[in-house]
Amino acid sequence: MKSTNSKTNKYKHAVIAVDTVVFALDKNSLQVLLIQMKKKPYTKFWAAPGGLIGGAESLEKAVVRVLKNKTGMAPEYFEQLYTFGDVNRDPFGRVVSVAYLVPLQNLTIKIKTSGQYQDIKWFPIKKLPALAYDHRAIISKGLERLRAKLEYSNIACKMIPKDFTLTDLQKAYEIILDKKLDKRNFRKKIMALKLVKATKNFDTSKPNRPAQLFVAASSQVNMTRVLS
Amino acid sequence: MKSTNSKTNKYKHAVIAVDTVVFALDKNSLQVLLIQMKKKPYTKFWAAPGGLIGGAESLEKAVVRVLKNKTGMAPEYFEQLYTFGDVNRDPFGRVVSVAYLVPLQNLTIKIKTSGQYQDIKWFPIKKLPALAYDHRAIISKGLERLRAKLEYSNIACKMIPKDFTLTDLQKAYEIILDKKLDKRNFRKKIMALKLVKATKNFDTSKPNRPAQLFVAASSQVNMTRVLS
DNA sequence: CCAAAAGTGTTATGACTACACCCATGA
DNA sequence: TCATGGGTGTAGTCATAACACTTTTGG
Repeated sequence: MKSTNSKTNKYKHAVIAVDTVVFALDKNSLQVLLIQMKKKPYTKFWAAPGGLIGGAESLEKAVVRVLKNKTGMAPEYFEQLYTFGDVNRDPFGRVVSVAYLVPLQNLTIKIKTSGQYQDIKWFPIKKLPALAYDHRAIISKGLERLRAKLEYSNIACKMIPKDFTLTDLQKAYEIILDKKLDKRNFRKKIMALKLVKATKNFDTSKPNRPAQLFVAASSQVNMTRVLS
Repeated sequence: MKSTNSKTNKYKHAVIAVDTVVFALDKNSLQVLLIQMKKKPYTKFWAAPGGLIGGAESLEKAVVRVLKNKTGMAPEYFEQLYTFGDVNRDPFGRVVSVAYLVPLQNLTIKIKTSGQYQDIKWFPIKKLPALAYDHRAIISKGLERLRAKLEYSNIACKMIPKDFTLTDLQKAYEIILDKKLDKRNFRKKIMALKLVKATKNFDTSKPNRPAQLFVAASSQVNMTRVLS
């Protein structure tokens, strides 16, 4: 979302917005948070949550504010993705948008429908609706980044409960990467990278052998990659 | 460099700039292009070349324009690095700056000293002068990206002559990474990644066995990395 | 004792490291 | 023929991929 007020003059000053690619995991799919627009020419089109930055507001603060407004929640982690600055990306005026990747831990956020929007909803990444602006490219960039960071960071831990079984973690990887992984190799790799650490607790909620619970090794989404 | 005109009001509208981290290779060192500022409080401080974007100008166009103005040359390749948006990063006003990484092929560019600046000069990355704004962080991010991309792209080919010997290429890697590499392993890796292709020509300019000349396998700085 | 998911080890293959000598040329 | 840099192969180590059975629990 950009240029929320239509007073923005085309080509006078470029204004700055943030857009958020908010991901969360469903049982079987990766979901993206989208809002439905009211204004022409994007009536009924969907867009990533976003908004113009305030004059005394950092980009990060703007991301927090936008997410608070739209979802009522403060994300634990987010990172900058890319900046989109094509001249005609927004028909309402010249808007440069800094996109952020926001992995969320659950889908049960309280969603606020403001006057500006028709609706706000989760969509499976594989079945996106018609998207406004260049938001398909933005979401695509978000997915690419998220997938890449699975390989060498604990970013997936931001999308599942704080303590989790290795099977939970593997499922998260499988859903995001959209492919099956080998259980033994997955565990070896996760352990070798030291992305998680074991707790003394077990998940006894299921009628089978209890699984050991793990937590992220660091609260940071750390780069385990070594540039040798 | 941001907010070149001092009429920018603090906290009224954020304005958008691009800054360029321009790298080139000297015989033995990696060099960064910097301009010396005149305005307080950064008198005599140095900064990465940059400028505000025009209202009808894309970010990429702005990069090209800035480089043309400052160096007289159009870079063959550049890529977006990161966007810096802290509220107080620029004492002249609220400026959000999109930083770009620009690898250049040689140091012999024609340099224009405009009225706004004291001087424009190459500095070895290891001996940077006092830098204005948050430009130390920007340059540091540029170096990090450049080094990372050596591992899986042909970005180094943008910093040496179009055809080059494998020894030339290895030297570029060694200077940028600031470490010695093994000749045989280097060649094996470059060949395995198919970053370059052989020509039929040899460098006969030296009084020893002629070295075969290579060119970049692609004019794109392609990601050879496979996300398996 | 059965169903269900947890947990675990080995082998083969490909990548990376370390390392030393012969080759082709011009002077 | 000498000085200079060009060019090449092998052995050891480590990461990755493929693959199946035993364990623990609740019902």
